[in-house]
Amino acid sequence: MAKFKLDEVDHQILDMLIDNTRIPFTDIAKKLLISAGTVHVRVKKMEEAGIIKGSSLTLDYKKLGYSFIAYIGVFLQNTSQTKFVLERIESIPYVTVAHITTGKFNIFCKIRAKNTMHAKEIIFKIDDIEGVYRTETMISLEESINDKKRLMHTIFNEL
Amino acid sequence: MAKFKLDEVDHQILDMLIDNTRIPFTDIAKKLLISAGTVHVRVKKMEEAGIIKGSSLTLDYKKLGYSFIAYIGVFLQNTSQTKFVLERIESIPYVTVAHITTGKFNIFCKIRAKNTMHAKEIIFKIDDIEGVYRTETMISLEESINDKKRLMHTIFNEL
DNA sequence: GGTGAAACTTCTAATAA
DNA sequence: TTATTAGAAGTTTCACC
Repeated sequence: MAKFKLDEVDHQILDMLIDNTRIPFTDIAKKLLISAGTVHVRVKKMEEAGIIKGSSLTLDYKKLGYSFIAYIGVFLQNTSQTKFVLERIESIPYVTVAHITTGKFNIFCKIRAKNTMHAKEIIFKIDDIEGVYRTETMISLEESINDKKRLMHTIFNEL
Repeated sequence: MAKFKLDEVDHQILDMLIDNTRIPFTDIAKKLLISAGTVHVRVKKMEEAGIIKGSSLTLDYKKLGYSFIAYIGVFLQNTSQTKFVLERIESIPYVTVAHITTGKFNIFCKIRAKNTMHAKEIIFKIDDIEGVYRTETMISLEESINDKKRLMHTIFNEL
């Protein structure tokens, strides 16, 4: 995948949008001493180039009753079943990410559940998929999410 | 953490905002046959209640030259060092999430890197942290992220 | 590329129901 | 709680640098 050229102004715009997507373009323009029209054009270009894939709300899942996070490593009977099993795992709504991995596991996924009981159900569902040999669960006792901004700054300082 | 009461209108609003945070409130209002003022009030309430924690851009990290994802399981010499090591791991900008976990590993994290070489550097950095006994790496060959919308719908259907 | 202004759209808070 | 309203604010386009 090719890199896309972003200049300092683009960086600054992304920097302001990344943790508040609804910040007015006029505010961005004021801070960067450019016109709102320019901000608009820049954002549009980054969207068209696919750098900005979209925007999303950050919800508090704990407040919605979902405070349980676990990672499940999946061992397959046979690697030829990878695609098949992956599709079935993806179809479970409580699975937030799934990966095909090298190393110990064939497939690796993250789940978000209400509680231990609920997690058990989800894990059993994965265990029951045809081709799954066994699974290994790691329960998250504490999650710390790194600011996207920091990675972004690091990336920009390298480009 | 307590659950927060959301009614059907709140659900619909979140549903429209979750994959496009910049959709005009007037559009939401039209679709839900309510006024834009009501949308405004509802969103504000959900923000105040902390259900909506914020909004963020979804960037294409591949296009920014970061196409390597791996999970690192960390074994500690002693669990009393957990906090100390976790803090050091979090301070690495390429670490996107870190967890304290039950099961095989003491700490578990996800990294985003440019390539294999770069990942090696990051892993060595983790290995070098005082208190880390050894690490185990799982390289992601393919990542599939589940739509937030689907989990949200599932949650709402239960409430 | 960028700007500034015009035309249009949306936001937001106060008021009323 | 919700709707209406109206002025303030933001977005988007475009002729011109």
